[in-house]
Amino acid sequence: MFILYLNLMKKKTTIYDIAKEVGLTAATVSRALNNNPKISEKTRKLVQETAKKMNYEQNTLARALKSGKSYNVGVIVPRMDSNFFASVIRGIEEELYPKGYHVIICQTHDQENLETGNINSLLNAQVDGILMSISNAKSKSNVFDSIAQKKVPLIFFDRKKEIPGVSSVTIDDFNGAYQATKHLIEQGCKRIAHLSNNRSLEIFKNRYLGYKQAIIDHGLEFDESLVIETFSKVLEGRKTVKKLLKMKNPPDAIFSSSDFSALGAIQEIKDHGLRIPEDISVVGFSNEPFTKFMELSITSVDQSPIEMGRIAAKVFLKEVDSKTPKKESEKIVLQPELIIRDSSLKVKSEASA
Amino acid sequence: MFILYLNLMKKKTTIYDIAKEVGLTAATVSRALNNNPKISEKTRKLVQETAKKMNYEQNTLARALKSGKSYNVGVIVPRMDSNFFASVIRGIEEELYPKGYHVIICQTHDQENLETGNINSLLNAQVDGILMSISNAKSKSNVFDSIAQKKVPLIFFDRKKEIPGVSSVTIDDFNGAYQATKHLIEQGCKRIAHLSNNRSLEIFKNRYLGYKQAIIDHGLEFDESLVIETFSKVLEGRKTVKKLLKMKNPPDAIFSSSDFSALGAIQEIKDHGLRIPEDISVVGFSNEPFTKFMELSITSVDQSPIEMGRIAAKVFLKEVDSKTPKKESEKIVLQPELIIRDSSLKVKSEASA
DNA sequence: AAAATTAATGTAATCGATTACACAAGTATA
DNA sequence: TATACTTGTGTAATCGATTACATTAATTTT
Repeated sequence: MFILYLNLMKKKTTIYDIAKEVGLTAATVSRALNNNPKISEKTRKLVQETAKKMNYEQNTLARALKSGKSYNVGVIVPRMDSNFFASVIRGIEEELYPKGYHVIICQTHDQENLETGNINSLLNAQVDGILMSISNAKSKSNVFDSIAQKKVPLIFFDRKKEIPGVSSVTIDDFNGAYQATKHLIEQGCKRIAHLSNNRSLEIFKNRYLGYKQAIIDHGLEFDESLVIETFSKVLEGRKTVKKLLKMKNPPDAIFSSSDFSALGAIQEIKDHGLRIPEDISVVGFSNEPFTKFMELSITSVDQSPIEMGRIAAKVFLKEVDSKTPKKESEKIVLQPELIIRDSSLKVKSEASA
Repeated sequence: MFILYLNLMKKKTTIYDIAKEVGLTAATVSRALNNNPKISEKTRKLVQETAKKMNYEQNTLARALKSGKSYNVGVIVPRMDSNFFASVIRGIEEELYPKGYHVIICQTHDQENLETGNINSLLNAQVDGILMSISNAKSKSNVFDSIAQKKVPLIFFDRKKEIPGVSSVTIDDFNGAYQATKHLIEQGCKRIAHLSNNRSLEIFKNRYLGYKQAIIDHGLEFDESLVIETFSKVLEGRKTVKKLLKMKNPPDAIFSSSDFSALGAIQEIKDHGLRIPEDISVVGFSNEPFTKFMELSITSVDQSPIEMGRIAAKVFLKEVDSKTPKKESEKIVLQPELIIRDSSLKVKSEASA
């Protein structure tokens, strides 16, 4: 009986409990806790100290219901076990946690139905904003309409889609690819293949275009048959390179739009008894940690993911706090950095001379 | 003016709007939507169809406030850019999404203050449960007391701490380590070193104990100087192995409690011009994808992380739905599987004969 | 046909915090 | 001293959904 009583007593303290304790009303307590300037210093102190004594904690659900804000933000990524996305998320967290937001992470595994489902359930969970990297640019856009309708800020990072009024934070994929390809050309490569990917996504289209432009700008012949669309998976990279090596006139370099397929490429090349980088040079994209730790380290393009996440979060904060519904969308483009490693370095850099 | 009006009209439809539309009360609408048996078939249909027509969506915050459930579950991991934790989370999601729960993921980066902070903010966000892998077993347990006080189900996975009444899902680390060590012995290794880790965590203590027992059971000399505590990082593995190789009587095998330090070990061994597995065999732990994809693939212990996540989620569901406050805690232990690869396979298996 | 059930819906309180508006007491101004 | 501000609190509605407890109408039982 006594235990039961104690049990019931464990209910969370509310502002009403505090009000009763200090002999004021809940309204005053609420104002005191929120540092409303209309409250006298004496009352504020009394209330805040009593609140602490009584282990008061604000019921965020009630606040959310009243204010219409949940302080939850949805983040949607294709997958989170790649260092790139994990790092973007870390950047977002670093920026948002100090402001009292929580982050709900969803993975689409590149499936459109999961993407749509995630968006809907995030909206339903009353998130205050959605930061996402889309999986498929061809997906029906009515989900995006419903985000807009609810006036939930939407920010794209890395993989975006052109939607009027929606901000984005991306890297200059064209330039990253251009640099990578130029580097291969400078190493003496003449027939550079490109492992592309779903080009309905801007990132892959731009990597393709940057690659192509570098080839053309340096007077090499652009051969469309050296461009193959594949997936960002080790085994897919292997399969694709197997095909390339069967050509009568095989490539002497591979620029992959993904580190994972670059790794597969390297495995396949070695299996064919060819040397890297002497016979075939390889460059990947994303600077995943393994590229550095391989026995044969892989040249790759760094995308500064943590910074990308932080900036995306900052854009969200700006949009969510702005009272003006007529927001201008921001398009922020970061510059990538080519990290040169074993898999492509044939010529000693002039710097070492 | 008209646009402003349309804008205001965009407010979400509530059960009151539906009630007005069909000429009933909100209570009836609520019941009809929840398939309460007291509602007539005709009304139920009418209400549900009207709801659909009006694009009604339940306000989860209101439901949460009333019911005391947020349908959010917190998941705390040291980091999520390891395949192991990412996969556990995927398993949790697979089990929880269909039940209408959302998952809030927090990372501790192995810092105690972040761990405590995450727990507090999850509790404050009214999560219905916390699934976690602890970072530091020595951390003050008052945070755990506050979880218990709030009657929020807590389930440990992988890295647990002994707390009365708290369930856990782990793997048999002792056995995993025993199998790995036994395998090395069967390959002819005599001086097996162990890259250990913070042994205040049960997982690392048990891997150490399994290793030790296998050594003893097979009549080898147990040499404490071959056990070195390090961190689950590539560079830490390198550093540690550098020390081991300087010994007057260096090891002929390394059993690492982590794939990452195993990778560092391999790099360091190769840098010393030694052959793997001929001179030194290496076995890791966790079966991270890279262990399979390395040029020299790495033998490792698989922990079936997706299953671990699914089971942890199921335990949570059972606890959260149980009305009985006197819950028995469950301790579920999964069996690991040794995956033998290049880094330790000197002797051709008899099966191939 | 009166009494007792059953079925379907309505009334109103509730979850906890916020806030527009009202009001009283104190201070400043004319 | 009467009038006009301040300052600090209280009152009560609100956010949207749920649910114990009426209440009414329809059906069954005796």
